[in-house]
Amino acid sequence: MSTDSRPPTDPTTILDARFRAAIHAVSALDADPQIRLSTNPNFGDYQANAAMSLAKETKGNPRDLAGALAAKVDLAGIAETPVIAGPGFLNIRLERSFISAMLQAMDNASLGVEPTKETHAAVVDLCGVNVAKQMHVGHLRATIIGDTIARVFERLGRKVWRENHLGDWGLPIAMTLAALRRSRVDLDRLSLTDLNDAYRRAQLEGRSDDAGLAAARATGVGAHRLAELQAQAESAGEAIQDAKATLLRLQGGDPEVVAAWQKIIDCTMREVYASTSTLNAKVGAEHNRGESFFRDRLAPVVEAFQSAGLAKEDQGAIVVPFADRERPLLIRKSDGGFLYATTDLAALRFRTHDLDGSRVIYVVDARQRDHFKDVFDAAAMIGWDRTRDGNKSEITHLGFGTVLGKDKRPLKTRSGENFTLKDLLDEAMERGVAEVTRRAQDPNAPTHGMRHAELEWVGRAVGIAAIKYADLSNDLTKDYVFDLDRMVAFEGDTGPYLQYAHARIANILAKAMDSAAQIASAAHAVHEPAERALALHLLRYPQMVLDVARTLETHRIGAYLRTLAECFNAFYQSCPVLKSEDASVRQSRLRLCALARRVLQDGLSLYGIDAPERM
RNA sequence: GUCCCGGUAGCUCAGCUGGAUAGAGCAGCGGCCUUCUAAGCCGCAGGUCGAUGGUUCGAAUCCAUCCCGGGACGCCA
Repeated sequence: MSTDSRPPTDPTTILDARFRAAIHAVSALDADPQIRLSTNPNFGDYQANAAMSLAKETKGNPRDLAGALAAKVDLAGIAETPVIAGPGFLNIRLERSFISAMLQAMDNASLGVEPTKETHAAVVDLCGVNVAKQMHVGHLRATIIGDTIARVFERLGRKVWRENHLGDWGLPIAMTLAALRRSRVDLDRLSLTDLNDAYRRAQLEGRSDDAGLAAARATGVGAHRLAELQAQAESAGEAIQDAKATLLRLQGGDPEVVAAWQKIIDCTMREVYASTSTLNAKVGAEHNRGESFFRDRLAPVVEAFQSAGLAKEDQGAIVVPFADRERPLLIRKSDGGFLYATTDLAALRFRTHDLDGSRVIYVVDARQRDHFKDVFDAAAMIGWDRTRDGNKSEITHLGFGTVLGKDKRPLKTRSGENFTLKDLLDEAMERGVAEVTRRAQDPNAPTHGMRHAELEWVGRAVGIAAIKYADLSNDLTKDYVFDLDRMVAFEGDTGPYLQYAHARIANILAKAMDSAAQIASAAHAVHEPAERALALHLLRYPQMVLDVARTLETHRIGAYLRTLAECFNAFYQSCPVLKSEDASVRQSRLRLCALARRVLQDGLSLYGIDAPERM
């Protein structure tokens, strides 16, 4: 894959090339030199680990081989002669001039991140809200993880489609519509809470308890209870009939029903956009492509599978069987209706073919793993896993874990409801504003005397950063414990810690009073260990972005930024900038600060986290 | 029953896809603000990496078998 072109400003790239050449010269093999960061700064900056595995292949002595490589490798102007250690490690210490040169090369508009050559699009399925339902913590993940993945691809210069696959079609929506029409509420004055209640009422009404009825008969409960259950089943039947009739009118384009349908979508989406805007996630109306969009593409999906001989009838339904597993994929019900698998197949073909996506990513709850495996395999069988020009697409279900409460159970309110996303965000922002306001009381605080509106903006940014960082900086596939108290402690490994480091840098740069041009004209130089550590870490930024694009592991961004903030804070502690005695030291440190600030801000922007100048 | 995903410090989590003495953050203990923001920095303490075998120079990482927890399994999405 071409995504693995290495950043020219990363020392690893140069070391890899030089050692590869040395290996070839010594053994005539083209092998991975296994350049890694040093595990211990006392050993050096990098290490080459290839000698051991290479010696195994050639049945040679690893230390002898390491010695031969050290003698052969050309590191003039790059690093000192590598030192052999242990069973055959080669420890590498870069020359200061080389680090400065790499910094200089990286310190450009793109921060060393080179635009990708891939011209096909990346498609990210994110957010995934259902019409008439409030967003809850699960949507938090689907939204911000998807947004971050999209931002990473955009950062690499790729065409990105954010696809909000709304649940806006089918019987559940019709049931809600029917229930609302029966209760004659004014759809123009509908709040999302009303709508959500109607949705749940409709679900309850529609739940025909046939199983319960049968069980009741079998166990011989009293006549009264039996009659009650029967009545419930009958009214459920009526509600279903009403819903089915409404669905028919909706599908038939009945203007009145369609207008009502549009209104409940608008009502739902108003709050969705409010939340995505609060979250600083780029999800808007232009990204909507819901189930209704694919309604005319469902029958052709089934037909395509049938005519390709990939589908068969089973108990009246149409299924796609797989060679390697028992469970088939159901694509048409015995009553002729379609299922979400049918819609997903239509959407997948749309994404690879119509949107020309060579990378299609579904940011959806991990519990749907089996479902997506089936859909992806079925799509591959019929050849829908290809772009318009026939390129094979990489299709991934990025399944995220469940958000848990402190009791390690899925996060619920005391009454057993899902937490609404809005409440969660409101509370986080409230805590952020309270904290920022409290600190601004201190006359020595940089935020002292700041305008109220600005203080609020900073506080909200802090609260949102806390939530987003806590989510995105963990391994996505695992469940995680949502503990607001810990998140808004704003100490240690948190979003605000990163913002704080950024504000400190911004403060130095503001107090320096040097123009950007003045700073940019200074020479990069690294002398102190803290400067060196910071510089080396900055050079890793472009590779980190590539790694995230490849693995979709958003927590790499968080880990990188946390280390960056740590490096900077250590530098801040031991290396005075404005108070340094030497003018050229002041200038080079100022330049290092400016670069660190831009990388930190750029990295935070991949998470969609704002970086205030003061806090 | 079949399949999938987890198990690392008291708690919450990393561990760069096989490398050197397993790392952070909270919580605990001890230092550092007349000096660029203490939302910070420095240090101490804390571990049979679920268990047992195996693969090899080398395993938290790969393989096998168990134990524990969670999840998914045809006409909902």
